[in-house]
Amino acid sequence: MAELEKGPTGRRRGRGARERILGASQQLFREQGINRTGMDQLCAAAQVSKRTAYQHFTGKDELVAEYLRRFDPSVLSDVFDRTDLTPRERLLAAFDVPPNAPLCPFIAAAVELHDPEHPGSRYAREYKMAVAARLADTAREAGATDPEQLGEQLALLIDGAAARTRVLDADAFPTAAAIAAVLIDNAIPAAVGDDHPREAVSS
Amino acid sequence: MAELEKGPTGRRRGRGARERILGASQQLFREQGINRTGMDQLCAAAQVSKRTAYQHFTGKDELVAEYLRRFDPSVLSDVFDRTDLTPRERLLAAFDVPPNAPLCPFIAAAVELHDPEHPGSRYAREYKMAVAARLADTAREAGATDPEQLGEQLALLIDGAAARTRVLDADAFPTAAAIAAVLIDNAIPAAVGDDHPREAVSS
DNA sequence: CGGTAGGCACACAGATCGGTGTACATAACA
DNA sequence: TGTTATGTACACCGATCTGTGTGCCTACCG
Repeated sequence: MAELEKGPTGRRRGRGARERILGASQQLFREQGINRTGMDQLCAAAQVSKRTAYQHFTGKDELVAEYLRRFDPSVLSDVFDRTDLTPRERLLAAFDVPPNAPLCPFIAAAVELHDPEHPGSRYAREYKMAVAARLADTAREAGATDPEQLGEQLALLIDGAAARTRVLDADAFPTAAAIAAVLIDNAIPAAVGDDHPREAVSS
Repeated sequence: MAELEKGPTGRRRGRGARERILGASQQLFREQGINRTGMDQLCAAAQVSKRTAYQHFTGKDELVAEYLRRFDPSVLSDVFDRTDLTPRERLLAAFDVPPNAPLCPFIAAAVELHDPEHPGSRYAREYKMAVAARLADTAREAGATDPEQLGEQLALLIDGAAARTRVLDADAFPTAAAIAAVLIDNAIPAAVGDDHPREAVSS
C-alpha cells in the first residue's frame, strides 16, 4: 500500500512535506514576492499545516534561504554543461531565457530582504559570484584574453537584462545578448568567426 | 518674525509639511526600503502628525509615487545638461555615480511594489524609458549610427550596474563604464578617439 | 476681536504578519 | 500491543501595518 499518500483524514506522511513547502515557495515567492507572501497562505498552498512548516524550518528566513538554493540546477548547470555547444555559444546561451521569464529571484530577494546579512541575501551574493565565475571559466575555455573581466561583464549584462525586464515589463535579454556578442568577439584574440568575424583590437 | 518656524508647542505652519514628509521619504525609503518603512515611523521622522500626512497624500501609494518623482533633477538633468562635456563624455558621465551610491530607487520600487499598475511602478517605467531616450538623444548628438539602440544598451548597462551593486554590495559601475566605452566606440562611425581609437566594424 | 484653516496628539479600528501552544490522529516500528 | 515520530486542526499571541475619528490648539486674516 502506498506509504507516501494521504490517509482518510488528510495525512501525507513519507517525506513529502518539505518538498511541498519548497514547491509552494517557488511559485508564490516568485509570483507575489517574498514579503507579500505570508506563511499562512504558503502553508495552505502547500497543503501543510503551519505547525509542520515550523518544524521543518526554524523560520521564514531559513525557508527563504532554502528556496533560493533550489535554483542552481536549472540555471547554472543546464546552460554551462552543454557539450553540444562551443564555449562561445555557451556564453551566448546564457542569454537565451525562455519567454516565460523566471525573472531572477536573487535580485528580487536582495531587494526585498534588504539586509545584506540575511541568509537569503548572503546566498544571492554567493550565487551571483558563482555565475560570474562559471562565465569566466567558459570565457577562459573560449580563449578570452581576460576571462575574469569578460565573465564579470557578461554577468553584469545578465543582471541588467533581468532588472530592466522587471522594471519595463519588456524582454531586455536580446539587447543584452547583442552586447555580449560584441564583448565576446572583442575579447577573443583569434576570433573563430561564427557569423560575423571582426578583427580584434591591436594591443 | 519667521512665519515658517515652530511655535511654542511644536507648530510648523507655512507650507513645510509636504516637503518634510517627502524629505523623510527620500531618506527612509532608500535606507530601509518602502515596505519596511511604516507611516508611523515616517511621520515621526518628518516631525509631522500622521493625521496631517494623510491630509496631504491620499495614501502611501500616492506618497511613494511622489517620492519617486523627486529624483529627476539630480539624476537626469545633472548629467545630460552639462555643456562642458562632449556628447561622448556625457554618455560616459552617466556611469560616474558618486561613491555614496544612491542605488537606483526605481528598480527597488518596481521589485518592492511588485504590481506593474501601481503608480510607483508606472512612474519607474516612465523614468527608465525617459533615461533611455535621453541617452539616445545624446548618442545621436555624438553621431552614433543607431542612437536608439545605443541608448537602450547604455540604459541596460546602468541598470545592470545598479542591480549588481545592490546584490553584491560592491560597486559595479566601473565595469559597466568599461563596456559602455566599447559600445560607444563601436557605434560611432568616425570615432573621435579620446584615448584609444579603434576602427569601426566595416559594415 | 473672532473666524477659519491647518496642524497636533492620541487612541483606535481592522487586517495581516511571523510564530506558538495544545490536543488529537495516523503510520511505522518495537 | 504500545511507543514514538510525524502531521493536523485551530485557536491564539504580540507586533506591526495602513488608515480614521476626535478633540484641542495656534497662527493667520479680516
